[in-house]
Amino acid sequence: MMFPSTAKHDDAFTSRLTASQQKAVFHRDGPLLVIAGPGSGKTRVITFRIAALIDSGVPPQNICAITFTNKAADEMRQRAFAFSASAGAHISTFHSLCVRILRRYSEFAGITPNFSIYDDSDQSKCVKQAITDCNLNTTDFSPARTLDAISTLKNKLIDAGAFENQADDFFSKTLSKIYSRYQQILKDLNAVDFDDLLMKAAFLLENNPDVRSELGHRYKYLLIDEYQDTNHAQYRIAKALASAHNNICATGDPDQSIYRWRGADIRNILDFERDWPNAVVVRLEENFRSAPCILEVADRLIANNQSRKEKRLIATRPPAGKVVIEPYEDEVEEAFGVADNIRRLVDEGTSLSNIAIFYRVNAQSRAIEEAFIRSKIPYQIVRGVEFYNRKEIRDILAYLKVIVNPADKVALLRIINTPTRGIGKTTIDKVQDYASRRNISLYEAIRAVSQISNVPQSTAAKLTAFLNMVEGFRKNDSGLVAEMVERVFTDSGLEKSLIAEGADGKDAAANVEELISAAAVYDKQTETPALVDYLQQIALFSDADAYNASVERVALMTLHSAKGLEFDNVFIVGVEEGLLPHERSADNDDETEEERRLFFVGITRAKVNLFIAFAKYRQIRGQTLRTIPSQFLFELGLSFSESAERNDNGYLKSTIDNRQSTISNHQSSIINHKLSPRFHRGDIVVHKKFGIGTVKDFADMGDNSVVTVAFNTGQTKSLALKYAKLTKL
DNA sequence: GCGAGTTATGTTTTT
DNA sequence: CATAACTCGC
Repeated sequence: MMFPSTAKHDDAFTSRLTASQQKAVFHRDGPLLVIAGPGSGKTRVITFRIAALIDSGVPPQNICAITFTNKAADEMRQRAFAFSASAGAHISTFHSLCVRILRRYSEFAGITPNFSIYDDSDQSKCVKQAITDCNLNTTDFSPARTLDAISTLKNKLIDAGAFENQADDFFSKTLSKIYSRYQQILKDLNAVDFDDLLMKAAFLLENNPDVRSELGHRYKYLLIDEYQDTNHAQYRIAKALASAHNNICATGDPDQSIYRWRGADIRNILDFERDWPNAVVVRLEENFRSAPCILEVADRLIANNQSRKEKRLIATRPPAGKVVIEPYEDEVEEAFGVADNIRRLVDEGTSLSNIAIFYRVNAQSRAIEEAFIRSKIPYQIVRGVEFYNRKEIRDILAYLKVIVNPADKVALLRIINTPTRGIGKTTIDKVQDYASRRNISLYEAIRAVSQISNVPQSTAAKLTAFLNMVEGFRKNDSGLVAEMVERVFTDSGLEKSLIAEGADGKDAAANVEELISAAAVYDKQTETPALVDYLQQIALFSDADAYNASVERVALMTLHSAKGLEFDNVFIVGVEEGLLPHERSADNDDETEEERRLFFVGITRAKVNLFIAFAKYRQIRGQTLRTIPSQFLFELGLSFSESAERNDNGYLKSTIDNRQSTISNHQSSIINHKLSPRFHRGDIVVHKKFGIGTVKDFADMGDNSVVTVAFNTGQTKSLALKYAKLTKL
């Protein structure tokens, strides 16, 4: 079979497949694992594989591909469709697939199909309630930490009942009580949290052989991208789905695992061959994305991770571009430095859409934004969920949630007096009290307000008017979301109250208009649009989904959101101790290694030029603090420390006017090639900084040789030979 | 019941 | 520092 070369697609997709890629693409039945470094075409292999399966006669609806983000799913869908009639193939994230399964087989999961999906703030309200219900206070049991603990349990598929059985100490027993209560609250509200989606789907599949077999036959081929970041629940779901046929194909890179904190279990990919006997393993080691100098620093950095199988990144692109480390005085200087570099790139003819800025924490975007506004550089902040977190948007969505799922008390409490309609705390308390005594939902209690003795007639009338309004919305639901949002906006009085607010309200109203437009797009693109489906879809939106590659703007995003993307020019800012690696991972080697992988992911997004920046001082929580350059900078094998020292001595002036001199000093950190000597195990060596040590290992890679030395100080370091300044004793 | 003003509190990454 | 939560006077 041949893929059309005449197609009008981007080069990456029309260029030839390598022998290894072909092996993966045309593999027919049975388990397949594609272990591949960054820029090696993993996602491309999955996309082509979908096309190849269809070409060989597999009906599209028998294919299920799982991606990491909705955005990635959209792209894969489009590309697969360009090469084959793939319409009907299921391509989505794990979470979306679970929503689909839970909606279809809801009765097996103990919920109704109109369930609400709760985000952190909704979850937080429920867990606070659970803590209070257990006669505990939220100072002893912090809601955030409790939720974290519950989330970890759910990701391991330990439900409240199972945890109760294994809880043996005081803390676990208390946590177990909160966990049970929390689940009961969610059940009463017909709501699930993100982790429930996975846990409930996993249990549903495992406990119902009929459902499992039905879905196994529906999805005869299962393909999973970014497998290194799957958690235990996702692993069990995959296992259950593929158990009927073993046609599971996973692609991933252990070096790019960056979601351990969210329950991702790297063992899933490491143990794939054990879990799936006879698995065919294909390794893709060639990198088609980045210039050799970028791969060199990436390779050297990741070599510092101890718990890692060595993997090569073989450059295929011709030498080009550069890697630069730039020291700055503070975050403002850093931001203007980035802006200056961008201006220079633009002068050279670079398109703004080929430039991205990555940072560790979202708060770092502010300084960059301010500099870009002042420098008139168009940018987009890739933060998809932010829009949906705006007060006015959450208000509208709460109305929609109540319309779809009246049991959703969190949403109901949000809108019952928004905009204000004279239903205050005392009234709500009375109705809630009645509801809990009768064991009915708050919504039902409002319906029965005339029965509640201590609610005055005038207040009861207000409640009834509110109820009638919501009922009116429910009766007039055509399924078209835009229509409903518009009706809710006007009829609820939200529009009126926003207009009354003045300028701020005007902005808010404009946001609602934007929501209406987005909903109209959904209505248009969806075969059978429905409010339930819309709400469940937008609940699963991620930051990365907001990235728009087609606009002429510089992209600003976190390192986590950068996963799966690539840009000609990449800036990584704030590479300092405490930020990258983040302080929260300081005393834990595993977490430090994950931070290193995160940096690795960022670096390997760059195709041509990579700019790494750090600041000497940084404002953190209002205080200006002296920083220390990240340990990772030393591991890149660039002679940046020299320029940093010079920086320390005040050699580099920190005003924008002097940026020219700053840049020329950076020349010293641009990689240049020279021959390096060879070392052997046992050689005694001297290092300028670490002193005397013994060579433990020598990876002979010519120019890129890496030598591992156990220094007498007790630390063992892997050093890039050509920069390490090692001398044999 | 409402909203302005004050006080506490919490700070990573995200499906 | 920034926002959420809370208090208190109207």
